[in-house]
Amino acid sequence: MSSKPSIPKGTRDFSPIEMARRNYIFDTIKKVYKRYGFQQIETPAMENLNTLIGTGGDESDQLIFKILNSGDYLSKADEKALADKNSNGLTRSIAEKALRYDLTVPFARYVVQNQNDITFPFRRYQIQPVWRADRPQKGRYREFYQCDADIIGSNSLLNEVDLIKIIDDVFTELFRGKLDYTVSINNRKILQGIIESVGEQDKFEQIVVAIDKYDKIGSDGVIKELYNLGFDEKSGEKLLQLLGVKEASDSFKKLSFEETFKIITLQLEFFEKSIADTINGQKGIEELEFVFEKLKSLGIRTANIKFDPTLARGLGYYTGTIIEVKVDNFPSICGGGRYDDLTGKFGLKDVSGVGISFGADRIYDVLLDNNLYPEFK
RNA sequence: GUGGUUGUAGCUCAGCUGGUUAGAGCGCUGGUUUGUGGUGCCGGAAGUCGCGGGUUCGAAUCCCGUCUUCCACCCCA
Repeated sequence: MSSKPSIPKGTRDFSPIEMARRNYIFDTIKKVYKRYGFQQIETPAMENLNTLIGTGGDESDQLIFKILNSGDYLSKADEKALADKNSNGLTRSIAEKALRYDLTVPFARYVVQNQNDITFPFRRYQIQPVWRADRPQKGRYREFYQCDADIIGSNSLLNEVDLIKIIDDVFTELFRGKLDYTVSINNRKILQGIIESVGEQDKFEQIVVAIDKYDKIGSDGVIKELYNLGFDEKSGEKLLQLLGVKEASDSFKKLSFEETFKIITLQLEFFEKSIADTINGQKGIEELEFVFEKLKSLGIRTANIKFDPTLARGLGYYTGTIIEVKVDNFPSICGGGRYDDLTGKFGLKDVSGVGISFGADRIYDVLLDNNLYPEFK
């Protein structure tokens, strides 16, 4: 009896030619990371389930691949949970390890465990696969590589600037000016300010999720979701009006360097008038002003820079700047942001970090789709 | 995870409500035309119809299961 061999859903084999292309991507990212003074680390594929859960919200907990305990795991299973068909409770008693879901949480764990040997701020990069029990789609896999760069142990916004410069450098090299891409930037504190100014801060998470869909479902869709959350018409309108600032940059397809920053300045001035009375809003505006000002003086090579007040990003741990990179017809190929307290969960307080992550597999697809690979020998 | 969708020659696909030896284009190959391994013409090879069950006299076609693909939701690299 022989059966046809196969591999699990959402995983792939890589042939020699595919490996050549993948390594080309890894190598150029690595080269840029090193140039900016990042050092490489690696962490194990599996972590203790405890260190992984509860950092990215309930939804991402569900996407974690758990590893069954070895031996007679059933004999130690939580019988009550089993009888009650309580999967969550049962899981905790039969799986104590899991495959990593991203590289940031394991990194936070690493930092806490090695804090005595690390000199802060610490710039590390890490290129390894992660696993997610998502349902696969185009550009969405169950095993894929992330290429992370994080700076931890520094509040300086210059780190944000560096990361955006890295994005600019990497895609300038990979796309060679032949493909448009947009780096959207926002700050969670601005979102907080917006929400505070309409007096609905208790629903922060849900509102953020609704706002994040702006590009997809439009302002009508967002307002519908807000009403479902129990918004009255007035605050809904006001919130949309604030988000409307986004249109200022969307209405232009391609902007020159000067125009880009002119519009961003106007957008930020608008927010100064409307949400600067909230502490978070004020702070968020200041932070973004600094970042954009520095970017303007340092210059941009090929990136289209955009301030997008509707950019939210789901990952629960972001607290400040958030960044996302898109090209047409693909899901985001790079994302990141600042997190003020990722290490707190592991007992190390008051350590702030920022990071970005390139999605190598999506970049692979983008390059292939657009015929952007150089000749390989 | 929820709801859909896809899987037929090397590639892109057709095959209506089940019925005789499963088709087309491209590619491959043999012959021929021609100054040419290019063009035109004639011929040929090649398919467990994703996999496993079931219904039926009979299934690529209907039913169930399963895997896979892609899409929407969700989420994100």
